[in-house]
Amino acid sequence: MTARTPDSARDIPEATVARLPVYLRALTGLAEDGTTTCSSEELAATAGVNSAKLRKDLSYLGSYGTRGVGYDVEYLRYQIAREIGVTQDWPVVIVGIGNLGHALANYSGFRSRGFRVVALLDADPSRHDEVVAGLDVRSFEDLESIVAEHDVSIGVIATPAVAAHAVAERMVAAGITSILNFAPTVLSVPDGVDVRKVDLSIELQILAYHEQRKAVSPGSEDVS
Amino acid sequence: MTARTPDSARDIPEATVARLPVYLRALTGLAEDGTTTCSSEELAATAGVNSAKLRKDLSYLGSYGTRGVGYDVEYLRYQIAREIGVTQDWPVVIVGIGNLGHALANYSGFRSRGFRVVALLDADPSRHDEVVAGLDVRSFEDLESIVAEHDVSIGVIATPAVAAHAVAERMVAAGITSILNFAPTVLSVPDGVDVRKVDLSIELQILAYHEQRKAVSPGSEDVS
DNA sequence: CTCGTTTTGTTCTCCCGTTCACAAACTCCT
DNA sequence: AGGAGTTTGTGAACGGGAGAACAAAACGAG
Repeated sequence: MTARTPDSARDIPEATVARLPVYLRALTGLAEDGTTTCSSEELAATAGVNSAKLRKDLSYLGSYGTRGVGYDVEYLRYQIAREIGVTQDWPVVIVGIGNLGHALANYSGFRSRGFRVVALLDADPSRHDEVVAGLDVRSFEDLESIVAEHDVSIGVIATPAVAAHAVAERMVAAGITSILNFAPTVLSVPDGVDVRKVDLSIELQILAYHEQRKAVSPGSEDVS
Repeated sequence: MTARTPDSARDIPEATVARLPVYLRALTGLAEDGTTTCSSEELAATAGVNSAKLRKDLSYLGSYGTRGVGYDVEYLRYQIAREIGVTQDWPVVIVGIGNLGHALANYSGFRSRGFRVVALLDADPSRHDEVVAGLDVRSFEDLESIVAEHDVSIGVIATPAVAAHAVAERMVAAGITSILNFAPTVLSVPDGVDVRKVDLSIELQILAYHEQRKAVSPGSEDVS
């Protein structure tokens, strides 16, 4: 079943992919502190995971450590960055410049990690004279030309829920193949398009569930 | 091993807990459309999951459906809301009123789902004269008194990374037992305190990884 | 050169979650 | 009343990830 792509077919488990950015950040922190070498134990502690899990995760990328010594911080950092793809620059479009869109446009963590916001779009004409984070807010009608011009493949949806699906469809039609969706809606997209969803109120509801259980049966919390 | 809490010990799997809010939202949507009854197939399609998984998830709560008929939308909605705990009101404190804090304070999805923002705190005195979403931005020094006054158990951290850990420790000391962390930092907290992390740039990096793989070997995307 | 120490990379086992498949149960029609 | 058609709830197989444990490899001391 896995014999479609014979070489370079390192199919890294999804759970590992989700942790690689965490390791990347931990390594950046170590590098800034002047650390040049670290053991899996140290790095795992910094990243907040088990050291065995960390070593297994890294082993999917290759053998970048030295037994008896550890990992070279800068070297490993580059290898992970290359594997994720953040050594190159990813142009990003943000649609929906409300409160959340503002925050995302101004978020410095994107730029510093290889993501460049190339355009801010909003369907509301009254927002089009605004300048946010040094960029003009432009009409949603400009989506296609912007995507074509900057070769954008990643789009961020920060619109109200009702608008999200129409925005997603038009993004896909324009050639975008990865969507980060902040609207509380289920998006159905064609195969080949990836969607990740961030839902703020769902996170709070999960916390509320556990909080409620703490109140009912205190002490049965730290079992797992 | 499971015989610690004899009754009411419905230990709902974590994966199921994370989906219950999704079902809740789907049911609310159906109810607004005037639907009074739905099958697991319909609800699953609305929520974007497999129908067998939906039925198994719901079975952890009890038998709230009718064979041959389906589920009563309003009844099931109430049961899930009660299980999660969103039938009651949860007071919430937000610390760090920058761009993201603004967006969170104004987010209407919290209020409509049983969460009430009772205070906005920031360490920067120059922000203390601001009014955001109808609330005064107050000093972080007021944390303890606010938590005590409103019986707050949920805190949201929207500060820069460097401040996050100190904020978390003080929250825990003040009596908060659930934290939603937007800062890109690993928080270590005592047992009994739940932390959920939302990291915007990590989500984008995961998308970038898949995007990069699409470019290298197109077609090996829709395997899984 | 050899031996002991350290740390990685990997194997093995266990557990959680997903999915299939089917029996139980309910409704509707004749 | 009885049978056909639906839909839930659940038992069982399956796959993937987490963690423990260990062998392989590198370094340093004597």
